Amino acid sequence: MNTDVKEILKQNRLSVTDSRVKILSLFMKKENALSHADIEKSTGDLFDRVTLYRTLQTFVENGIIHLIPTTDNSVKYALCKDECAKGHHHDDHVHFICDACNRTICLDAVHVPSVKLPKGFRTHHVEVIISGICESCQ
Amino acid sequence: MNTDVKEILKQNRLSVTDSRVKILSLFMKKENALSHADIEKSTGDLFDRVTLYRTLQTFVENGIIHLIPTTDNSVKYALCKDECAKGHHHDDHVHFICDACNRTICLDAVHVPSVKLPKGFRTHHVEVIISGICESCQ
DNA sequence: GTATATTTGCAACAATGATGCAGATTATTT
DNA sequence: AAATAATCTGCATCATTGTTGCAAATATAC
Repeated sequence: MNTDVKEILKQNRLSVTDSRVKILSLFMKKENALSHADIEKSTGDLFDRVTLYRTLQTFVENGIIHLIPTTDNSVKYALCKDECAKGHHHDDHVHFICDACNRTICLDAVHVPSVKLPKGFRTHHVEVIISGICESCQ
Repeated sequence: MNTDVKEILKQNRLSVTDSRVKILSLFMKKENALSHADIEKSTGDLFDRVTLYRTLQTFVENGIIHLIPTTDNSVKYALCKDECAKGHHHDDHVHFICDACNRTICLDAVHVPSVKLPKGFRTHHVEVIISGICESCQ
């Protein structure tokens, strides 16, 4: 399990350090998206706040995790599927935020629909965020 | 023009104050979404930072403006169309963020597509954010 | 194992957001 | 139109969140 994590880091030419292994493992374990605060809670004082910021930044830059926009001045991070890991990013799935448990879930099976824009607009990326009640909170 | 603004405030049973009129006018003038920082820049020292926070909060609560999620730890606010103003919220249109000029635009004409979720998920709200190049930046 | 490159932690700082409360402004009542 | 009641604003203060420079620690390359 930790070997997987280390492999991912190496594939991205990143030094294998305690903090990176720990943080990436966290994402592997939980299959829902995590906010900065979520991770900070889980890791406690294991490493500095700054390290977490920089680690997340590094992971995003390398396409290991991707950002999910929110309306509450926070950002959620989620693991990218294998296809992204190669550096090219296509997390074209829908994100679901549960109003009850507040989890953010990647619905990998649900692809984003294509949307026709008015003349003159060129689409680069489509992000779909659905809020509602998730399966476990019904 | 200012009368429109005052009418909206009255319709929502809000006191008509200088700051509210000014801020709401700003939204009427620009037809794209504004961040807290954008507004602060426009208004200068006209009123306190705190007043701006509280005003935006009040507007959101009353359905005068709505939130647009972003990936940069900020939130954008945009005017709601007439239908929302009554208190019931249905800003079911697509939001577009231009990678070039960085404007956030409400594409009122483009309705969000319906998305089928896996069993057990109940949809409450669908938010679609498309990034790319806007008409003026081609 | 040593040298080089990278990463971490600390300190300090900047920016952002929240709250209590007194004074000012707006709405309401007569 | 004046007095009262209700609401809003600004200030001070604080909490949280994010950033940067630099020396020490750790990881990689040789």
